[in-house]
Amino acid sequence: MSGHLDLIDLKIIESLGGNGRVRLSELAEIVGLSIPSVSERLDKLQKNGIIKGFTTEVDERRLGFDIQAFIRVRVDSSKHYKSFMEHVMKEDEIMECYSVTGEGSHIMKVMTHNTASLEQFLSRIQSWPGVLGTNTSFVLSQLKKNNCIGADIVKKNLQDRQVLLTFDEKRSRK
Amino acid sequence: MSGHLDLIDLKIIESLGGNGRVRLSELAEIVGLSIPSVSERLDKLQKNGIIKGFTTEVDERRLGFDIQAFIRVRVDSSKHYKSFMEHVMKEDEIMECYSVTGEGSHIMKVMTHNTASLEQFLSRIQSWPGVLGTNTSFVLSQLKKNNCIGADIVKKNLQDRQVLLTFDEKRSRK
DNA sequence: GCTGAAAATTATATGTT
DNA sequence: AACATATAATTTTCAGC
Repeated sequence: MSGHLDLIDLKIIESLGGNGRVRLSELAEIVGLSIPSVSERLDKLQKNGIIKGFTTEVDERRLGFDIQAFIRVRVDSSKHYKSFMEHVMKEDEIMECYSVTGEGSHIMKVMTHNTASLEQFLSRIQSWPGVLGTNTSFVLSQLKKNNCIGADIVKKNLQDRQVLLTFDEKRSRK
Repeated sequence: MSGHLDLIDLKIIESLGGNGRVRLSELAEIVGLSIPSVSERLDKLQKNGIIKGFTTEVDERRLGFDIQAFIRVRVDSSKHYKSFMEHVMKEDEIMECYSVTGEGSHIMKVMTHNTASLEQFLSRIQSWPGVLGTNTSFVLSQLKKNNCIGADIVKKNLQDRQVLLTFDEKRSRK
């Protein structure tokens, strides 16, 4: 069986993006449905993986992590992919890591305490097998951070394509 | 008046990072305090800005945004900073934007529908006053994404420095 | 700053259209 | 799919330590 997303689902997603802890009662108010209906839709959105989870935005600087940086890494990934991945997972200071095209094979967002701890981190990375080089850009300030794509742009995209987003549900026996 | 963060606060933050919708009752269980105590601590963490908010992780690809890219932009920011900022805010496809050191003055994370919409986006950016050039890296896959710094590493940092993180509270009259 | 217990609110389960 | 109702769970409030 398959379902499709409608504007109400997009509104639910958008509201939850703005405040992941909104109450069902408030969501119901926003989208104009009853609480059980909203609850059911939310369950489906989670079960189908469109909503992956809920999280909390923390001011990391207030926790003593003054330095944020984007680090491009060139990895000889054909041979050392697995060990690179393991190292990335183990390093708590690597908040995000992506495989990318362009200069360097990976880009990671790192948070660390000060320049000394960054220096230690960089020398650690450079000792990993397959790491050919790094290129660090310090984050000076954050101009924008959206948690979630807005309902409007999703809706616009859908209209442009004149399609409905569909998702798979667990198939139930006939 | 000022307060300081203790290990219980860090555990609360970490739990909320893993699941932004955990119940107070569950949090109370985790940290070993009563529900009202946890509720009070959570309020303070929010009021003091250490917790900036709650949000939802969405699988954007499922919403029709197949392409993710990091785009470095060189901006003549001394003259055109304000107008650049305004353009960045208006573009829904720019999910994040940072002022950085290194090649290019800014790095942004962009989500868009397909290569055609990316091409349109890039030509739009390049028409903004002060934009001297762009450099696009496609995201092939996400290896890691942490929502929140772990309590362990925060604690370790604190121990290394032998300090307590302090925060300001609203001053109450003597 | 923490707790227990009452009060208010919110979420879940069930049956109906 | 959505709803109303009933029931269960959770959160908030507040007095007391």
